[in-house]
Amino acid sequence: MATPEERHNLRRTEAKWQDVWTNRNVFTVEENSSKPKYYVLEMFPYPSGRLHMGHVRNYTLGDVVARYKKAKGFNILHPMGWDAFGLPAENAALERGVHPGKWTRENIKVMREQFRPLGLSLDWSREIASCEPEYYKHEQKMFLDFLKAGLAYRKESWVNWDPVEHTVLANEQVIDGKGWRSGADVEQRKLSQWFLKITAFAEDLLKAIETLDRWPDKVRVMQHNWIGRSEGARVYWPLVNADGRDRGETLEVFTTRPDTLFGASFCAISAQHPLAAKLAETNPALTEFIAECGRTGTSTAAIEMAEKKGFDTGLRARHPFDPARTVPVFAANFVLMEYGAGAIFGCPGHDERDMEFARKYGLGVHCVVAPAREDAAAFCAKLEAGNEAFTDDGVIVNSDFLNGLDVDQAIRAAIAKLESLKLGKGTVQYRLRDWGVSRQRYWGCPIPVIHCAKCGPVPVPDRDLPVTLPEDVTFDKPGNPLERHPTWKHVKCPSCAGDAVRETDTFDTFIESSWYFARFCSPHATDKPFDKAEAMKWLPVDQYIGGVEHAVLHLLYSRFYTRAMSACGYLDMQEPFAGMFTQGMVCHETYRTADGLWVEPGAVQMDGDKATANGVPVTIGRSEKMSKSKKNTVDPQHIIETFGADAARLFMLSDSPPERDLEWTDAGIEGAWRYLNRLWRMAVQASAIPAQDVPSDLDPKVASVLRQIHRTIASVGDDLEKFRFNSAVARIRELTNGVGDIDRALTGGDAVFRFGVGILAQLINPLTPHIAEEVWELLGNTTILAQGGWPTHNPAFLEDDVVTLAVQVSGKLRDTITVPKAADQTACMEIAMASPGVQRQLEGKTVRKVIFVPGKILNIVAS
RNA sequence: GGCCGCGUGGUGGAAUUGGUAGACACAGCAGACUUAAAAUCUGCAUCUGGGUAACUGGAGUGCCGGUUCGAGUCCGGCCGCGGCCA
Repeated sequence: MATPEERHNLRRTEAKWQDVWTNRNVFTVEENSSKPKYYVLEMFPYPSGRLHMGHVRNYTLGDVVARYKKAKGFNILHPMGWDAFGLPAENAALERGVHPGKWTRENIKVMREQFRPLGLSLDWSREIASCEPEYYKHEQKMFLDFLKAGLAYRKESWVNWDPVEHTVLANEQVIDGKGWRSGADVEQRKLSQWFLKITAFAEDLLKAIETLDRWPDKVRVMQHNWIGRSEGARVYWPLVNADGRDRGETLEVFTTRPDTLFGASFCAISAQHPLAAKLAETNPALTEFIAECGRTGTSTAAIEMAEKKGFDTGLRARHPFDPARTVPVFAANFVLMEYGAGAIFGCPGHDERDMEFARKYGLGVHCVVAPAREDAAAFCAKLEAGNEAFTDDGVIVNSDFLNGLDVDQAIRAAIAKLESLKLGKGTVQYRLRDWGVSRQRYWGCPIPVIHCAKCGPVPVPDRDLPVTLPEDVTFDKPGNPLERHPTWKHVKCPSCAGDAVRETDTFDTFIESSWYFARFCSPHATDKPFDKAEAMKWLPVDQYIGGVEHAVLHLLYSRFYTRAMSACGYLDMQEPFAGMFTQGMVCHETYRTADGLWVEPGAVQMDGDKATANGVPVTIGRSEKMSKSKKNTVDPQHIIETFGADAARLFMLSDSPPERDLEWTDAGIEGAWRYLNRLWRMAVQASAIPAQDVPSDLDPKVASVLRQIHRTIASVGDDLEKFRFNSAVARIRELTNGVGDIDRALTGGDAVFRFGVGILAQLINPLTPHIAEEVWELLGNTTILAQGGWPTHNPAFLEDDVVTLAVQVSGKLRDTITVPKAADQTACMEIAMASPGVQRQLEGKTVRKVIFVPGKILNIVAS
């Protein structure tokens, strides 16, 4: 088999154009340009060491946008950088003894080289790496500003602690109560941590989602759910001791259903509630129960999965509307300390979880809401005897002053009464919690604070910034090397000059990615994170592109950070990303041996439908996201060396819509490569035709191709605007077929063929830029496509003067007829009635009705 | 359980507001060129009935029903898959 290299030297062509682009600086921002700006950004990569297909897809999608907008006359900002802090670097240090900084910087170097053959239109003069002090020093300064502005604070909170790795884990990293890597039972620990006050913007972050009309609905819904606004009430329940004496304190609970207060049969507090801790001091059984709860994760999912368990504290709570009535107070594993007040009241009749709990612990079920159309007494008898809670809307019953109201009215009435009794108040509650940013890790941005026994936490003075990471650290033991470094943390207090210690926690790496898009606007600023005027000029990012896995965290943090930076004067805006696009994953079939070992695609041999690897039979599994663990990865570098970047790009763009998962196939990339060769052969033919204007006198067949050219210019532009890249490719291939089929002996054939090939080069330029330049040059052009220029279509050519009309008889297609565009119903009927297919169907029938949609359809209804 | 999205040939997918379902490809089959292969070019391709054939009928976009002259598209009810929240 001929290798691709022997046929058409794509590699040499691609390298040639990459050099041209670089030498002419075509991708650097035009300063003082009168063109409108357009900021294209893809989520910056973590320097893991190798580019994978997911990267190639992500950056190709962004590149199409950038090149298309450039062609349309915009001044483009399309930068690249490295999200360079993070745990994998520390793991490498642990496993291989290499310093995280060295490992990271070497990876950046390798990956930067891997980027080059992709031919992306990136402005490398703006490259940043978030692990360098030139970057993170600004982050430290901003944090101190947030601190001053009250947007950052320190507090004790419960966290997931991995006792083997000696670090805090995020809820997502706790699986079935165990650390995701160590497998150790995760403990709930109370630690002092730094928080960013994202909840201060909860309402605004929620409301502004509506303005993000160029974001996927899916992402907007996810953010909406994550913020989780609910209206309800705080209710204060006076507490009574087991002996019946008032304790002189109240228990605050949060509820979204104050209308069901008369149905209360218990209160439940979180195992982490201060009251639980206090009672446990004299109650060993309760202490044990709290410890048991601490062994489950704090994530909502973990709690929902776990069995509902409670412990009767012996205390009772006095009903706010009926002081004669008291209910037991339980400590329970399903109540979240972080949500609401860390305590709830239970209404088993109208909440499924409360019902489950009540049945388990023998608590009463009181029906207080009944469906409007049913007999309340009968309904309630059934409800109170059964195990099913009634959670729909209805009419309030058995509830004193609330009786007869609907749920919404009753909620308002109950809140009014609570407020008049001073036993509660209406409130809005969010699911969103403040962002805990402390991590017990080395490879992150140091938190610029010094802890002094006398003065407390003291910000590092500006003159001492940045606080840089020490290089001489050891990874021979688990835990945070900063903490056990002999000298680094020991400093004098900036306030009293006494002995003090540095904060040894570093920032969550999501902080670096929360403002990098602004840094790209003036990446070399030394005395400030970025120039405000430049940032205001370029931001918001016009088109942001990345994986849907960041739909909540990164995108929400960035929206918050933009607001926080604005609050501190760095910016004057709210939303960082005007347009957002979430791309699908790159997938590939998986292969395993009978022993369950994964086999890489390269080792698999196909014989008919039987697959083997080194003689061992393997089963073909379903297509899954490319991952190292399943060995179903395809190395982009190898693909690009074999077929070239253009073929790889074209395949990725044509095979699936960009938001959907892409199935990588070898056959697909070969098909793309064959197409590029065909286009190139057509260009060689076209280049032999002398340059000329398209004459007005054309053979009708040639004229029809000319119309197709104009239609395609219009539709490809439209498709590219709307991220329908697969459709754009289909239109371009159709046009290639059309132009390729021109009979050049016909009048005007040569001229339209040559013209068509030139248009194809321009249209395909954003998708496969190297071959586009090559074709353009072959045609004798001295300009380069990367510098701009998009063909314009002539609307006069968009439509033919004849149209194909579908002829239906009683709604079924029987024939198609070609008629002049302006033909009226009578004329069309005349032609249609002459059609044998139509006549056959109308035989013995009477025409009852005729539906005529000009240019589209003629429907003859007959019976 | 709630909300949202999706379900189209052997495969990826088209069909923008209800108006010729399957564009454009991939894989496949047949043929041309070639000593041969590769490459390239041409043709065939949803299923199914009748016909040597040109052709001609029927069914068909997860399932059942509805609205309409006309439904992949709209409405109601199911089934399945995915996501988010519980």
